[in-house]
Amino acid sequence: MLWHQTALKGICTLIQDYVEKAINKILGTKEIAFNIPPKREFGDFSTAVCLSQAKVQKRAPLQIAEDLKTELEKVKLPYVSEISVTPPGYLNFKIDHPSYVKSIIDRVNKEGDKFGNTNVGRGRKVLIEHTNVNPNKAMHIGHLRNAIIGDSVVRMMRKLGYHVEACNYIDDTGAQVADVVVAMLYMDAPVYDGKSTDLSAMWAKYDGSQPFDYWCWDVYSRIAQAYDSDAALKAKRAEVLHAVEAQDSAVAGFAKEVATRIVHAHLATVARLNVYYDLLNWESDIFLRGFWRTAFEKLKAAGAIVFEIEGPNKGCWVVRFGRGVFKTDEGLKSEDKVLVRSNGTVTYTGKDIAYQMWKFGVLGVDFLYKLWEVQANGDYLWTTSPSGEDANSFGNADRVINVIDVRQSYTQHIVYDCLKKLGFKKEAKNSIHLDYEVVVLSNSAAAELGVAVDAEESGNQAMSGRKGVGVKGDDLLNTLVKRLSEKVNKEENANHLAAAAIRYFMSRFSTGKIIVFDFDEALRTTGDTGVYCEYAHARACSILTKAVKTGVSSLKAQKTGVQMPENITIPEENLIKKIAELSNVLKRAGQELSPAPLAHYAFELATVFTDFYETPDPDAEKQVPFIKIEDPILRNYRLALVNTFRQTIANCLDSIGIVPLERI
RNA sequence: GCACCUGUAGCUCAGUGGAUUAGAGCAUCUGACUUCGGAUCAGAGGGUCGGGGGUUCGAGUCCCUCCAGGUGCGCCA
Repeated sequence: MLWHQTALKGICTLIQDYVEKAINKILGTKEIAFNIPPKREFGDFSTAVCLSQAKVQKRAPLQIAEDLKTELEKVKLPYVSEISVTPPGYLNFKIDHPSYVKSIIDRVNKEGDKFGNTNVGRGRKVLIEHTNVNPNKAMHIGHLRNAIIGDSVVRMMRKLGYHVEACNYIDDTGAQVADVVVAMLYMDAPVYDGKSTDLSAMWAKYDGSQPFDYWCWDVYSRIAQAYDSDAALKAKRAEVLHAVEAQDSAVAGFAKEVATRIVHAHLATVARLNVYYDLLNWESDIFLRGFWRTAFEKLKAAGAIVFEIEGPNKGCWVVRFGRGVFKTDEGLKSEDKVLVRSNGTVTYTGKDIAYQMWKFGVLGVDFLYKLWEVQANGDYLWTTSPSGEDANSFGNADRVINVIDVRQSYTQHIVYDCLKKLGFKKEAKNSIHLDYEVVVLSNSAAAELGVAVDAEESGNQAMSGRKGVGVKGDDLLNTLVKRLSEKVNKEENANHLAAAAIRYFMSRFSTGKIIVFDFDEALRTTGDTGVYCEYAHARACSILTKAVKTGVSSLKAQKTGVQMPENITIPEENLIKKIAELSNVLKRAGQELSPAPLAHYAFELATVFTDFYETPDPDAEKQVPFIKIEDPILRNYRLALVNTFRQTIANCLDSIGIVPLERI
């Protein structure tokens, strides 16, 4: 998962870069870790490099530290005002605060919405595929987690300088879509005659009283249950699946139309969360363009797959994997992976190998493309299409990140391993499965949805499309919008705020943690939430606006020619140090491929700002509001800090897809 | 059986080998608005970092082992 080799550094990046270089020169060490001393008197940051050097040099760490201090004092280190040594051998640095603070303010103002960005990814293309929801029902909150993680990674990688292509894979020829088609054609009267090309009577079953994806949600769970008691209906399933794969009948056209309508619904749902894509990749186009045939020939030529003439996989093309064939109590079992079934059809994994090759541009076959729509953010969304045209701009990635839940780890591993077997070692290495844990329902959430909960069982319930158990994404958004709309100045802001709350909620958790969804926790608007972060941003905007309106400041004064006061207070210092962290947090989030560090940072930044706002002068008996400060230098400096904070948290929120609101 | 993930306060979670005293939020309790936005802030109580070994100057963090929970290991997708 970790694939930047950038060194992690501590708080005061700018300065530490210089200090690190200076120490490297003196000691000849490679990487130096900085940290924050427990006591403010020790300094602003420190390093324990002398402790680890003690062994190498076979000298007392305290002595090394003293010598290093003497050497460093000969070098002019920018912003460093004092170096000290504390037992057992820490080297502490104090910063010249006024000049440091000014440099950060100037830098944020100069870089604006680019502040925090780096170009570590320059010249490299990353294809990130996420969402990938079966187009046969409404999205639930588990799907939302995928889209939110995926879109956040897209955003942060762009800020790290990568050329990013965001793809959403549409499995329109799979069993799930087929199930809904079977239901619409055969479950309720009128029943399809199996031949007619006019299917309008089937479409008429959907009465439009609720959104189409909601309607399909119920239809899908009904057919899943109906299969158990109706063998005739279940027989239709194989028939429809076959027709859909063949792509040449009225039924196939019907399925494509169902999938298309659902895709529109899904895109509308995620757009509410500020999630957008560059390309929709349709599974039907993978079949139509013959991706598998091409990959199959390459696999055979490379000797990566074998045709079994005996054993449990007799008649199949398989890739040798794991322990191969082995004996168990139940007889012969195989860990080899079947790519072509004995009936000649290709498995999902087989098709996925071909698709993964396309992503790297090593398949030798391409899709046809056309414009799908212009998205709400103004960006073009393209789609693969049988009626499209050639394009050279898609795929051909240096790295591929597939956002898929952790349960698919085994299959993903096989796909990447097959790439290696084909000789695509570099591509295999650059294939990343961004695996995340699932979202389950707490017992109380399940009970609220009317699911029968066994109190004796474990404290949560898995969501299930087949059973119709789950919280729909749009329902969660709607509930939140309703709760928030009483206190916002316009309806649009309630939507943004709800999206912020949900994106923050989903981003707080490490990707490896199961989210046990609980309504109270997800709908909370106080404390550690996206609403708190939005509130801090809106408050900062409000202060700046008011300062301009009351004539005590101008937009220009808040940004340029800021003069420093003689002393920097502790809340001011804490704020500026936190602001300076953004680019490191972005790098770390990029390394971990997770929005979690950025979400936590946004909250910390908002907290530090609130502290600065509440108590800018800790020693004073009474706090004076910034806009009422008499001293023009101090007033303008404080307002400049507010503006610097506003820009920084806006950039941070943007990196996890939260729209910063100027007013709530 | 094999592989992977998780285990930190009553609950939900942070924690990048680094410092006396392991941090937030929620919940509970006590306080604070005539001011720039109270969706806020100040304070209190609450911990065998699952157990045990090891490496290290230093371990919640790395290694081993055990325990508990979860997920994979289809000619499903």
